[in-house]
Amino acid sequence: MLRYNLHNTLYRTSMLDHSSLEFEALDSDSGQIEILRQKIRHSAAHVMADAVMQLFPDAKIGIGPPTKDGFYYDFEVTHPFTPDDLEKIEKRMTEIISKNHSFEKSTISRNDAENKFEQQPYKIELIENLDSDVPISTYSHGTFEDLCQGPHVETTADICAFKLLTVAGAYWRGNEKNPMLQRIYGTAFESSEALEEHLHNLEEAEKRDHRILGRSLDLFSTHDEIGPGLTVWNPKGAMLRSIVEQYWRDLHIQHNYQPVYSPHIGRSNLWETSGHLGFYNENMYAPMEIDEQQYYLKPMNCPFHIMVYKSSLRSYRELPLKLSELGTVYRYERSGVLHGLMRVRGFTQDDAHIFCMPDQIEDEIGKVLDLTFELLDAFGFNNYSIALSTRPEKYVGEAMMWDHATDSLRKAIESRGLTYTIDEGGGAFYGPKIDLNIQDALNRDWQCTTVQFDFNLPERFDLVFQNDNGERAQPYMIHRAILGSIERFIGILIEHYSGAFPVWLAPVQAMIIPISDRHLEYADSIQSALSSHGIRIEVDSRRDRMNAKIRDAQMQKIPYMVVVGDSEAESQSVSVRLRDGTNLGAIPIPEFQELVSLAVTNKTI
RNA sequence: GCCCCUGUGGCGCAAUGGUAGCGCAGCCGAUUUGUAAUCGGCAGGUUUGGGGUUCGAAUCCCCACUGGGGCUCCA
Repeated sequence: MLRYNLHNTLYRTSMLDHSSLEFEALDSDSGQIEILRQKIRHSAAHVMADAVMQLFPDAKIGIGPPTKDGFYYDFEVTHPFTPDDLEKIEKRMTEIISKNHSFEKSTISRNDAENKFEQQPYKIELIENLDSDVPISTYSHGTFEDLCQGPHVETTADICAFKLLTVAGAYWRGNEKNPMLQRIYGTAFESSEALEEHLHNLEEAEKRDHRILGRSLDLFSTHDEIGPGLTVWNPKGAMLRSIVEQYWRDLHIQHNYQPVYSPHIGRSNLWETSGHLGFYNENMYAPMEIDEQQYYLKPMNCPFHIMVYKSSLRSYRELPLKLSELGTVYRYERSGVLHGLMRVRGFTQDDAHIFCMPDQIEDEIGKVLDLTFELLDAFGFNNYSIALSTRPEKYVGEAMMWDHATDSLRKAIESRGLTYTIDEGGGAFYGPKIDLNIQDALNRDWQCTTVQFDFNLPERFDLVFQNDNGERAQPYMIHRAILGSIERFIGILIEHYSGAFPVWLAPVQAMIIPISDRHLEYADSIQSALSSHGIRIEVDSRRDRMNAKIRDAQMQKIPYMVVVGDSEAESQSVSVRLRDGTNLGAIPIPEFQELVSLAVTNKTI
């Protein structure tokens, strides 16, 4: 693995004075510091390219921009970089930085640029693609000059703290038809403290990785025998999942959705009618033949829900008809993109389809948003960003319907006082949509919720309802998923809570720890008493010391550790320790039961 | 799919061409303990699979598969 061990590598930081660096950013707002970091990182990328060219003079250089958390630069080299190479490059960069070269900008003609970069085919390609009215500029430091529009820091010494992180393949301009270059990722900051903090955060994120916690908390597992991208849920994870799903079902019924169920395969003609065989073929698995008929594993639930709709002639009185299902779908994902629970080949959508009349859409979209916030809030997500995607160039349906639908989406958002961005032309070909991103505890964005109009399927399946004039009309159809994929959502939950789930979600809410064997009977009696109240409580009856049992329960991130010994048995109480280490001392059993029940009801952490 | 890396008992790791080891977990026994690991023993691996090089392969080579980091934040 071409990856540095963050624990064992020294952070390389420049020891030079920073006199030339304007530190106004430090006492200004965070926007200022971001601008400074962009400059530092972009400059670090140049220095890295310089170092690589010194060490590997045959390298062809691609692009080297700053990114959200660092920078990268792409190179074409005959031999891919090794971790040793990264160290050498880092060392050379430190040398370059210590020379305190200043970054000099020059504006040059297209001709000069082409001459200057004649050894660099990727730069030539970039120059050729520049608009003729754009002035061409380069930045140089020392002997290295790069095609660049800047901006940069003043001198290399301003790159106060940097570190190279990983090397990876990356297609030139991201297109897999182009050659694959070697990309080196690094990061840089305005101070070594900030760099160390960033590296520390990376380590923390690694500890929260749902794939690691999934194993150590015994939540789910994957197996060669089953296949990549296919997960099995172990009992603890299945418990967590079923709690999530049960809450989802209850809430949907409260919100007037009707649960439905549908099979996992359907005949080819269903998918021909829906159009999936045409436009979604790449993500569908090969058909299986049953009695000389072709059947496909479902990549989506909508055709089945449409069949439920069509199972009788619908009256306008039935609308809006809201059909919901935790529907498991199978989609082909390229092997390289699979990732834990986040990207899999078989997953369960928290799907629903709303069939309604045109004058109901605004209200219905609003209700979807309200339900979304209620649901996500329960799981501890209350930072959102919303994007509205409008009509693309290629679309089906009538422009008027698009406008009406887009307008209803906008009004639903605005009437709730929410801010949003507009992705002009970013809608699917079949309808406009709202996407919602949640932010987790590490401020990472996850797109879960999507609400999409569909002007395609009602037409293809000839959906109708009888209106109040006895005429047949076509309903509007809305697809929506709030959690997105249950698998992925639980992956996000694991990372958000770092495995320490709130009491209502914890697979095991309390572990009874008898101090010695003679307390087992009392422990069992508490267990059955509290289980009968719906508390998920177990007894650690192993012949281990109390300390070992506490440690295990801590590691399993169980919310309550219930220690029982002579004095507790005597007073019909329990000694409660929380997983944050707090010792609540002895409390009567009914009081403990109340404590847990309250935490469950209030969904407190 | 593509590039690079990786694969050793359930899990985490060691052994770099010469007899596969350690820790955790598991099982057995002793201990009966007051808020983050009690002690001792036992068992567990044809080193992901297949092929090759070699007197000899976990180790080198080839193929396949798993897992990991990435693959338009654009000069």
